[in-house]
Amino acid sequence: MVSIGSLSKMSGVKVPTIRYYEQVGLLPEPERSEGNQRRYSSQAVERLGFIRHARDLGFSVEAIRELLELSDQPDRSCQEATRIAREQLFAVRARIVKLKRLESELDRIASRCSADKASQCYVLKALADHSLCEDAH
Amino acid sequence: MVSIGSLSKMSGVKVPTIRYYEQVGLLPEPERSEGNQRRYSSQAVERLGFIRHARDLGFSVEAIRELLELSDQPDRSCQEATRIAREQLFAVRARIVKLKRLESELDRIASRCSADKASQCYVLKALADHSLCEDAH
DNA sequence: TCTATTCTCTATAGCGACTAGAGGTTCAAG
DNA sequence: CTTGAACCTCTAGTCGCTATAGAGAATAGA
Repeated sequence: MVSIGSLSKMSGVKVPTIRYYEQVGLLPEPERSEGNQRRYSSQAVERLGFIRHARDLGFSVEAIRELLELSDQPDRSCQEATRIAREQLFAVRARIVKLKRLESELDRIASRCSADKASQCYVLKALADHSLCEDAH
Repeated sequence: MVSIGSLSKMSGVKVPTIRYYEQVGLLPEPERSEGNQRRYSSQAVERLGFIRHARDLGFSVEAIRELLELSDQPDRSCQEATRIAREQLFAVRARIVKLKRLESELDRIASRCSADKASQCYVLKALADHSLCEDAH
């Protein structure tokens, strides 16, 4: 049984974040020491590892809740899990597409300014005048 | 002089958002009608266009504040503006890199699961076991 | 002119996923 | 037994809006 601080070090998740995960129901309420401090079992360590990994992959807390529920019920179909993962994949792809458009526009704007003064600055002009924009978002 | 609703339609920025921009100091306090309603000049229309465009490009409100300050002082050097734009460019690139790593990892995880039951699901296994992860984040 | 509808006003609360702080208590090492 | 680090709860703040409520103002049609 480990303290919240040890769990934090083991998992790389900050102490207040662990308490937050408990609060929103991703982690069950742990046992307590006599002095009311949290004491975690190795199961809790694993569960937090799962959460951390999923967060790293960009899953929302809501999605993680579903995934955890599934992994708590080993007999259920895993189609749900695959669906959630695929949805996340598509969301990530969509964000990449959007960011790439931003990137090229920003690159164009930032690299094209050769003025000294703000009054001639291409960056500022481009922001002020939407028609200087390459593609319509 | 136009109302907040007209300004909203012209700019594509929602009415509460316009009031929010005023509240956080991106837009100056406009004149008021006799009945205390906001009335905007064409300058304000332009300024909101600038803000909208910058937000579309992902600049933070704080960055926009700086950019607006610069464009209010035409004699100042535009290096600042270029620096802000470049920072934003680099931030966008960093996010793209990170998302691409996520994408390939998610793709790998989601496409590799051929199990029926949650207990054998590769998605859930991969989330539970960090060592199944391709690259270390 | 009256009324109905639409617009606008302020103020407040909520979102997601934490993070920071205050003020007090417990634990473990020396 | 003392000390100080780690822990506790609770509240409020972050960002960039968005939503809601209840009230007053403006405008179009009859």
